[in-house]
Amino acid sequence: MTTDIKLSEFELDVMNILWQAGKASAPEVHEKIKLDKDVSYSTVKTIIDRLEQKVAVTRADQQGRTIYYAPAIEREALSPPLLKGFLKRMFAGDPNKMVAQLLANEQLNNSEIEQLENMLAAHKAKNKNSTE
Amino acid sequence: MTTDIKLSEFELDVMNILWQAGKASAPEVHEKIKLDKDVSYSTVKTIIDRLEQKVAVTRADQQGRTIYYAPAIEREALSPPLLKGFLKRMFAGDPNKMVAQLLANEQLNNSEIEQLENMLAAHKAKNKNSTE
DNA sequence: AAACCTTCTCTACATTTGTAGACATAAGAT
DNA sequence: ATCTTATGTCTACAAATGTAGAGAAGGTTT
Repeated sequence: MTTDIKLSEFELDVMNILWQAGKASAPEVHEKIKLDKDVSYSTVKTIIDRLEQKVAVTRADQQGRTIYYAPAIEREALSPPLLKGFLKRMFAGDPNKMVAQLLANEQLNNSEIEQLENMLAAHKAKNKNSTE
Repeated sequence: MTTDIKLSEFELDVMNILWQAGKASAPEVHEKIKLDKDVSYSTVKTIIDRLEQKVAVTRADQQGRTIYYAPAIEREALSPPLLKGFLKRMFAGDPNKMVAQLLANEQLNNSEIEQLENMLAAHKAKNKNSTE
């Protein structure tokens, strides 16, 4: 279920917009990217083209000659290997270190924390039922 | 307290070895890297040289003509911005999504989970005392 | 002292990534 | 029908990254 496609940071930025929007034209993507950094339309279009080559996006639709692109891979297919690599590289593979830093850096409000607590509880329950 | 140095994946792999070992010579690093992937000594040495240029490592010691390198930046100085970026790119900035995947992919035993629960509890206590 | 081995230094090169301009051309406006 | 504008296509290039060989030279062994 996981892919071994490798995307660059910029490519991921674009994927995020598509994951978020469902689909979007190059000019639309450009506009959203510009909110974060000042790059030309060409630049964004090039990235989209590369994503197309990597089969990470597809042409979903066309209106006039405007092409609408949609993600061809899901975030969930991409993130596990990346998360694993990141964890290994930045936190010596220790998930707790990572969560610690997450807590220290992102301020979560109590309801978010409680949500996490619920996840943990659920997980603990699951552990009990499996012979590990 | 955070740096804006940018390290590549390979560079991070080397940093990890140094963070772990405290200090190490290029041949030593090479040996450890080889456990994971088959690269030549030259390659590893080049990466170390680049890390030196980026002032991410320093020459800590020398025995004969063998140089011992030590990290010049701490993991903790490097990870916050990277974690933030990664979180944004892979999980739309939502820490809970990230933890969810962490739980789904890394199998944590109950004591690790309890450790996390403690962290959360501590954090909730802290939230109470701050006017957000 | 000579030969050998290990580690360093320097140089090189292919690939990936970020970046963008020039130009073509299909739609839309007058 | 013509002009204008928005998009797309193609080409290019600098910087970063992964990779490694050739050769120098300091230590070590005999």
